[in-house]
Amino acid sequence: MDTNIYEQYQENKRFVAVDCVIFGYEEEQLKLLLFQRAIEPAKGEWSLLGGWVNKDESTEDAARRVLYKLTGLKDVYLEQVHTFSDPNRDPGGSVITVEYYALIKIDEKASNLIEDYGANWFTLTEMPDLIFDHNNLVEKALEKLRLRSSYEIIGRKLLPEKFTLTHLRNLYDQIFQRKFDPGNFRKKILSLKVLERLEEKDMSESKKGAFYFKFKPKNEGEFSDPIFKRSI
Amino acid sequence: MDTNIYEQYQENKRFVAVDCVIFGYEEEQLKLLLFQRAIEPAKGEWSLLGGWVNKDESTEDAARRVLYKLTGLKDVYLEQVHTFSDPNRDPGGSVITVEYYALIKIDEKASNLIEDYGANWFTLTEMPDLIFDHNNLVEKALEKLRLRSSYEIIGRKLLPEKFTLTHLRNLYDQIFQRKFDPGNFRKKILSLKVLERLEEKDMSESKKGAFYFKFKPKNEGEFSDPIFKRSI
DNA sequence: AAATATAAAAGTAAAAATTACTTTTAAAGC
DNA sequence: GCTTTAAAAGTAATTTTTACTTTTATATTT
Repeated sequence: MDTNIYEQYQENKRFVAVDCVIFGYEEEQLKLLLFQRAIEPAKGEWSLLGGWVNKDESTEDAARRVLYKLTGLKDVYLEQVHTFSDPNRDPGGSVITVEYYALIKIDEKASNLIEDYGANWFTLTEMPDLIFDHNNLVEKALEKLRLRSSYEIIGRKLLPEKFTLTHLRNLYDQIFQRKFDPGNFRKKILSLKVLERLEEKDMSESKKGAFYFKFKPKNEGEFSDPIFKRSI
Repeated sequence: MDTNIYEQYQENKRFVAVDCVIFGYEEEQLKLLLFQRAIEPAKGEWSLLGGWVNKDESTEDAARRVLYKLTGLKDVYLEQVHTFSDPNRDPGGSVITVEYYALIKIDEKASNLIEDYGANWFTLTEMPDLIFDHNNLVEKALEKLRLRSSYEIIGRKLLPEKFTLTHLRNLYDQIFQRKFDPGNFRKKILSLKVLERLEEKDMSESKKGAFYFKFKPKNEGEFSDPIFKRSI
């Protein structure tokens, strides 16, 4: 049945898992979705969403499968972060894990399923301590997210259809954990010409109101220059 | 003997390999070391240096082990690039591979062993077609090398102890496959203050001669700002 | 209805970095 | 001493960044 001509190396086969750092944006806050681990060891403690990589399945497919099962979401934006393989990283046994981060819009119908699994959204500053090396994985995912955010406007995957420049700036404030200057941020973002201004205004945050923007369709204004020169 | 509490998931275990893109710099050329594959399938064809990740071994240790075996080099600079896991990427069977790139100084004693293994150094433009997805792996490694080279002066790992600014610029020309302006390159590099000028000159390339430089010891002038704003 | 308050949006000017060049320099070799 | 070479230094225009100030549109208060 199995046409694998490497079967002679059988005894070297390894456990391979995926772990997902799931970022979402809600109430002006960048959050990540954490789960209470379902199996021993460390059952019940907070961890990233993880799962085994099945036979004849790519790691990305595995990540999508677990994500779908736990959140019901398809077509999630995924980026591979790093592979961790220290034989002692998991006290339960030697497991190689391939890390991804996912960006999802929290307003989507994700929430129902999520709660069934004892999962919860946490801000970066309020998240609990995680099992194994998962704190490191979060740190690494954040680095990668920051890198990507400095080369393209990441909001497309995290913000709702229409948003104000203040929303977008606030997202960047969260990602980089610093305050961007409102005027300069606006100037920089608009100069990239990837946003389109709508006629509608958001009147909830100021008396003047702030215009809503939306992303132009992809490619129609793509760019690859760094957004913030010194941001990394 | 085995304390692995995941043994019940046994049937999911996977073949895991490492592949190394080995960069070296010789005769003003950025080169990479390719091997003629020793096992079926595709035996004898050109490929990256690869090997199985053994039981209870990290992927980085595996990469170092294979590198040492084939080149005799220890303390090689390694950076993880990406993990490839398409079940069909290797016609011999479903193998997950974790990719690293290595930077080595070709002048080191590496060469003797290398030849025994039917290996050869190739420039980027003259390299043969590689097996499986290895051409993609090379492309990915180059991207990562470029990214890193734009955040730190990469030459420390590739150039000899002492080198001229022309040598360094030439290395960057190779890495980015473009011509940097000599004057501007010099200005930029020197402004970073990571190099120390020696009194000795290299008289082989010009009548005036070019001062040799060496890297200052690490940390004493470290930086993390991009070297070239538009280089990525 | 006018005054006030607010954040959005626009504007400004200095500083820093980049870019595309030109000029000067040190030494080799005729 | 003259010529040649690439190294090294210099220059000036342009672009980008940074740290601000001013103006604007609208809801709320007086």
